[in-house]
Amino acid sequence: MTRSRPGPRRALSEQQILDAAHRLLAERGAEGVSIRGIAAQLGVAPNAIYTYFPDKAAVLGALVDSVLGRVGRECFADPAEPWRDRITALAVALRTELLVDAGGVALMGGVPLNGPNALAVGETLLEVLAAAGLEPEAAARASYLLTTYVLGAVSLEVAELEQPGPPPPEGERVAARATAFATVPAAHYPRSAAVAATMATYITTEQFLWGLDRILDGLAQSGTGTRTA
Amino acid sequence: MTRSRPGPRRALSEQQILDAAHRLLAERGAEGVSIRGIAAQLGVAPNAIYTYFPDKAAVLGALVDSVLGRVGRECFADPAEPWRDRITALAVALRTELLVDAGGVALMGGVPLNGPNALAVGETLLEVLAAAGLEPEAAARASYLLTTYVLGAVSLEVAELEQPGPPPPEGERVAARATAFATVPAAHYPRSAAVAATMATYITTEQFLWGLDRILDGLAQSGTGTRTA
DNA sequence: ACCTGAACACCGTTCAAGT
DNA sequence: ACCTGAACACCGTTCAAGT
Repeated sequence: MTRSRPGPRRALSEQQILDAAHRLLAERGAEGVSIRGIAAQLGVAPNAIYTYFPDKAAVLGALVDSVLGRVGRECFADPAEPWRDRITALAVALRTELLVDAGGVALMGGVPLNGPNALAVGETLLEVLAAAGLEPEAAARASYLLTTYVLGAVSLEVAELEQPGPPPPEGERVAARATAFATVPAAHYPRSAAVAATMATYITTEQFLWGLDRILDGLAQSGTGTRTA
Repeated sequence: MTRSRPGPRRALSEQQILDAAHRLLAERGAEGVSIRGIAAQLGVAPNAIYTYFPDKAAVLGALVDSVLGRVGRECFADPAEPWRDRITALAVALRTELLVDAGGVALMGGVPLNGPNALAVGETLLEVLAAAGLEPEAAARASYLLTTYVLGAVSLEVAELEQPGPPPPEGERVAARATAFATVPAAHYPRSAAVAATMATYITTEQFLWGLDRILDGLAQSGTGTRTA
């Protein structure tokens, strides 16, 4: 990284800054994303970043939105597929992408989801729900409910991880959780302790899909959401 | 705050430290909770805190658990009430308590929910779900699903707030959200823009209860969860 | 307009003391 | 055992310059 000479022409771009931020997120976790760290990666003085973003919150907001942008949108575009399958595919894709950099969700807690990619995901959700036959108000509510579920599920999963970077394979995470719950005092929390064996499936894709199916059942039951399949 | 003389006897307690942390959380938000700030409030050198907690993460973990401990447990203890009402009351109480200090949820993202109060809440959930007639595995999954929902819902609500401290009245939050969505470009996101009017109810208690009802519908439909009422 | 060095007011944490 | 002052390696952000 050769430090560029000072000059009036742009040495950086917003995308370079976001790429550097993403690299820090992947390598050091959410707390490792710093203005000074980004500047160091780009071979630039820390305050140079403020030419492109007003403050750190703006950088984090753009970073969160760029993570959401990694979700491909082709696989949900086929209206011939049953609506439950389309929503499930979208939810799984979102969860997968948010789990890749484990710290990404932690950033979402402090930043409103206003960016173009967040809006695009919401728009896709509304399209599928409308195609499923939901009235506009029910579709809006259902979209918010599904967003809530994905965000909460990933947040809970990430809270269990200790290391930044890509999470370990599902098998290891299940084993770690099982041993953690083995220490729950059965005298005080009998049901939680008894659940320790079953609990192994909690942080898996299977549990995510189980919960999603309950929600979709509830949506299909409540409204006119059973037009397809 | 008179600075106490150095000495071998305990000048502090874990509870005092948590109280000071809670005060900082309420006044300055999640980012305002610092070891140095806590020490300053207690009239003590910053490193004195490390006699009581190994590091900042431990303080935050205990703080999160103490917030969960504020949820009273009497109102869910009556098995004569229908199980849906009991779960709804518990979920509403959790949401209310987590919304009081808006920054509290942001902390939950980085801390595993292992504390005694977190376990007590989980235990209560499992009891009610068992009373509702769910098999142990279904009860465990449903408990995790409900926890996910509450956490995700509060996280999304808090992300919209800008100020730390107690959130403004629901009416103001609805209005703020409505004006924010009025700027969504309808050309690119037609459905999101069209939803702007309906959207007013999103961050309200009503939307929270709507989503919870869908989930409870799904749970009742899937298993044997319709024993009562 | 864009970048620089320097500075300000903060952090978490460690370490060698003092009692 | 518990607290202290001092220090280390960091932060985000601002400001007066330089080109």
